[in-house]
Amino acid sequence: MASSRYERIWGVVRRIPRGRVATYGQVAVLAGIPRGARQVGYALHALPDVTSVPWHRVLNARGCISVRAGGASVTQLLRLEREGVRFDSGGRTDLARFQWQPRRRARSKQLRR
DNA sequence: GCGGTGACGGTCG
DNA sequence: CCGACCGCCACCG
Repeated sequence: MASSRYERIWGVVRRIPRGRVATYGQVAVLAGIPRGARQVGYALHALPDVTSVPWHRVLNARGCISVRAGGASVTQLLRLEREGVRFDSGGRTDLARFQWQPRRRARSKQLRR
């Protein structure tokens, strides 16, 4: 019970830098759960209202906000725009430009790349 | 323990 | 480019 999937997922989301976004699938892979995009959505849904996890930086593979609950999506959009992430008229963002590209985890004392 | 469900994703028409 | 379908996998009743 060291760390549930939720803990790992939240841990990954917490690493997303300000002004950048990540996709559900990307977060899933980084959390060690390939094909677990849906579970990422579940994990974020389970977050409390007040949290230090920047859940708003997670978008779907198309680069748009996929939230069903009306209100929350607006909050997410506002927060991202405030961080400098721009959306087009279709509510999509340019992933090539804003997607977070994490560096491979350095294995302490081992050169990365 | 089973079946339905869903902040998703890739494929097909 | 867009909508429909199916596949995945953990949570909930």
